[in-house]
Formats: sequence, structure tokens, C-alpha cells
Amino acid sequence: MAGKSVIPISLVSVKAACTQCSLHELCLSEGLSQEELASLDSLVGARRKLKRQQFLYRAGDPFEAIYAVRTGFFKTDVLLEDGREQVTGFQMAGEILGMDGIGTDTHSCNAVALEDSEVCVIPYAQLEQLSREIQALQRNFHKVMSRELVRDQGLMMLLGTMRAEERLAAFLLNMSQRFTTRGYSAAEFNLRMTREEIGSYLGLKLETVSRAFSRFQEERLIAVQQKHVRILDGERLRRLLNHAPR
Amino acid sequence: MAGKSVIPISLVSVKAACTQCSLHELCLSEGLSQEELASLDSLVGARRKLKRQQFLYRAGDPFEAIYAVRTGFFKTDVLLEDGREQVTGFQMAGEILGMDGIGTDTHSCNAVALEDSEVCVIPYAQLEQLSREIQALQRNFHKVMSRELVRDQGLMMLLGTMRAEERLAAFLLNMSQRFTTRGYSAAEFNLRMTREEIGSYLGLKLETVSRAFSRFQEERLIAVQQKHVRILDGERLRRLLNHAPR
DNA sequence: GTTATAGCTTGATCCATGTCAATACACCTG
DNA sequence: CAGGTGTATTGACATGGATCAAGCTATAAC
Repeated sequence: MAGKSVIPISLVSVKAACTQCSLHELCLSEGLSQEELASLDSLVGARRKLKRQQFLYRAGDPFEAIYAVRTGFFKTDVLLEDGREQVTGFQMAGEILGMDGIGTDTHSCNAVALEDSEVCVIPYAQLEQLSREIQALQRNFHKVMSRELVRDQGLMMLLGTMRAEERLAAFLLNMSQRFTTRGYSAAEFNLRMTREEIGSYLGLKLETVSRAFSRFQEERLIAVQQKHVRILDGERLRRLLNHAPR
Repeated sequence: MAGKSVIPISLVSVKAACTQCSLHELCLSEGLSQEELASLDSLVGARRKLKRQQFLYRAGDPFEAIYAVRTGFFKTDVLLEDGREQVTGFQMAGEILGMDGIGTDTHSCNAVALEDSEVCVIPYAQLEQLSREIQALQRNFHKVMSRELVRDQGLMMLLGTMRAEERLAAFLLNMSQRFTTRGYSAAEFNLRMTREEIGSYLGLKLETVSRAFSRFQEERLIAVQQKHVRILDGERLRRLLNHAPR
């Protein structure tokens, strides 16, 4: 950290903010020039640390900023008046939270840290301003939102047409893929969420999730112990998808 | 149409393009000055007419433009390799289609006209350009995308936690609300989609949709005959939501 | 006007997942 | 290390919606 004195100070400070946290093309800084990165950095100054179970924002909160996950793990969820909960997503390093608030100036879901986490606070008014000046930033931001729309389509497909085991397979492969992108093992990881949260995300009850885990273990597709998952046969897991049982 | 000669020619041409079709704040032109509207108009020049069942774009098509529905009715859907279909949305006048393509430069779903329709073609590169110049346009565009994210959250909630009759009630109330916004009757309308398409959207089989319709009719909540729906008791229909059965 | 076809309704049955309940496990606290 | 609490597993049973099947109704085609 303190070494590498060949790097000019200005660059080090840039690195500390955006270059370091943006895992390649995950965040908003992809493809920006050094100069542009510096502008983005000055905007992103603020950080916020959250303890496990703390809310980053709640449904109804006024919208002021979007957030880039630096470290940690989040869930977003929506609550119905009668108490039913739908987890709408899990977010990890490099992913953006809070865009649901842009349309109405009010957040429409809750965002909760599932472990101690840190986010970059990106004040929205300033982001709009800067993305009128920096085309690459504008483009990145639009791409992030659009990909979120596509992600949602995938989840609708899952919730609307898949059976329990397909859903869990899709979930595990998605997790694996995202860990891989971040340089972690594709085959072995620790889930940060409970069976109930997975179930809520997948439109299943926690018992059904648990049974599907057990089934996969019997079938030697995975080895699972509580939150620790090892994927033994990703190929077969993948084949479970896109092949209707009848 | 040909009358009203008091309106200057420049305004008439503006009206023909954006002022007329954008039902208030639905489209992208909300809050733009006359001058800005003219810029947007020059961008939106092209129109496209589609016959019933024609594709506006297909999954895999290169992304070039987004589309504003001028007249008619669309559905978007995603297909799985094994043939399973998930309808991800129904779009009517003033709504924007195609934003799924921004993230990957490729459309991720199909968009099909459910009746003869017309759209405004908005070339995306030019929209980005112009929205760097016109703050109100940038803001509108972001709001449209964000509202789409929020809409998706609602659909996930529906697919993940609601029972068949709740889903249909939510669907009918949503339709009613959107027709109202467009100046049509809230209580009486013609659906443009089949039971199968409704089912696909709601994560149900067409038979289940049909049975739920019949049930609502028995209960005097609605009067339904094929695609024609009259809402008799919107209040009770609304109470069906947000009240878990147990 | 007749026929064909797609769409819709309704009934009978089946099955995947929900529900309820008991137990086990892991982790934290003191 | 004991106890407690939240989490996970597993079993038995219930049920909502899927499936299969038959018939009906509107609309389009000829």
C-alpha cells in the first residue's frame, strides 16, 4: 500500500477511490480516462460503512444517491402490507444499488447489508451533471440500468416458469458466476443469506430450498454444509436448466 | 386536424411528432421547452407501423433504437430453449420499449404487436447525444428506466408471493389504472391479449386464469365476456390484494 | 352462410410445493 | 462449557394450481 513510490501521488489518490474498487467493468468507471476518473472520484468522495443487518436505505426514504458496493453483501427486498416479503436481489462488490429511487425521488425497496459492508455514495444530482459531460460515464450508467432490467427479466422467467430445483440451480450458477467475475472460486463459496432469504428470492419456502439443497447433495451435484457450498458437477447443474421435465 | 390555423406552423409540426403522442408525463417529452421539443422531434422523425403479431424486435437483434408506442398494444417476452415463454410486460401508448438492449447492444427479449400499432423510433446514439444537451430529457429518460425497474419489482412480488386470484386482481387493477391514465374508462375495457398470454405474464396456466375470471364473475367483482372486462367492484378487488389468506 | 380454427371454459385428477411439527445443528454470550 | 437463539433439516400431510380432456364460442376464411 505505502510502497510503489513510482506512482505519482495524484494517481494513487485516484486508485484509492475508483480504480481499486471498480472490479473491471462492473462499476461506473470502465473506460474512463485518468482525467475523467478523477472527476468521478471527486464526486464519489463519501463512503459509508454498514454493520450486518443495517439498512442502507428503506422503502419510502427520499432518494438522493445511488451506491456502489465496495465490500460486503446486500439484499434488496419489497414488503407487502400483510408482511409478505420478496427479496428482489442480492448485491456484491462492484454492483450498484438504489436506482429504484430515480423515477419517483423515493426508494421503493429496502437495502440491507447481509454482512459488514462498505459502499461508495454517489450523489445522484452530481452524477447526472457529470454524465452530461463525460460520455463514457453516461454510457456506463445506462448500461448498468439496462443490465438490471435484463437481470429482472431472467428472474421473472425463473419465478414464472421454473420448478424448485431449476430455480435453485439457476441461483447457484448465478452466484458461482458472479464470484468468478470477482476472482473467487467458481466451485466453492459461502452464501451470505439464509435459506429463508434464498427462498424469498426464488419464490419458494425455506423448507423447499432446504430440500432442494439436500436433493442436489444426494445427487452429488454439490456438497453443502449450512452456508458453505461446493459445486461438484456444474455441467449437470447447468443441464438442469432449460430442460423442462416433460 | 386541418383547422386551428391560429397555431403557428412550427408548433403544428411539433405537435404532430411529440406533443400529441406523449400522453402527459408518460413519454420522454415531459417538461421540455418548445425549443427542446423541436430538437427531440428532429431525432424522432421515423415512425414504424406494425400489423398484429409482427415483431418490433427479437431477442438477439442488434440494438439501435428505443421505441415509444404511439398507438396500439405490445407484449415483450423471453423464451427458454425448451420452449417455455415468460411474458415480461404489456406496453401501451406512451410507453417505452427496447431499453433491454442498451446494456449489451443486443435485445434480450422479443417485442410483438398485439394489435395493429405504431411506434416512434428513437435512435439510441442520438438520444444519448441529445440527453447530454437537454437536462430535462436526460432526467425523463432516467426516470422511465427507473420506473421500469420498480415495475419489475412489483411483478417479482406478484410472481413470488401471490396466489392466482391475487395475481389476476393485480393485473386487472393495473390495466384499469393504465387505461384511466390514458383517458379511457377505468371500469370497462377490452384486453388485447389471450388468456395464455395473461397466464404467461402472471406465472399461471391459461386454465387457471380462466377459472379465476369465472370466480370473479361469480363473486360479482367483474363482468367478463371473452376479452371484454367490466369492473363491478374495484374496492373489493383491491382488498383481495395485500391480504394474505391466512 | 358454412366451415375451420383459435381461443375460452369447465370438469376430473394428480403432483409439486406449502404447511405444520419435531429435531438437529452452529454460533454467540456469558 | 452451558445455555440460548437463530438457522437448517427432515417427515407427514394438505392443497393450489397443473395437467389432461372434452366441449363450447367467437371470429376468420372461403
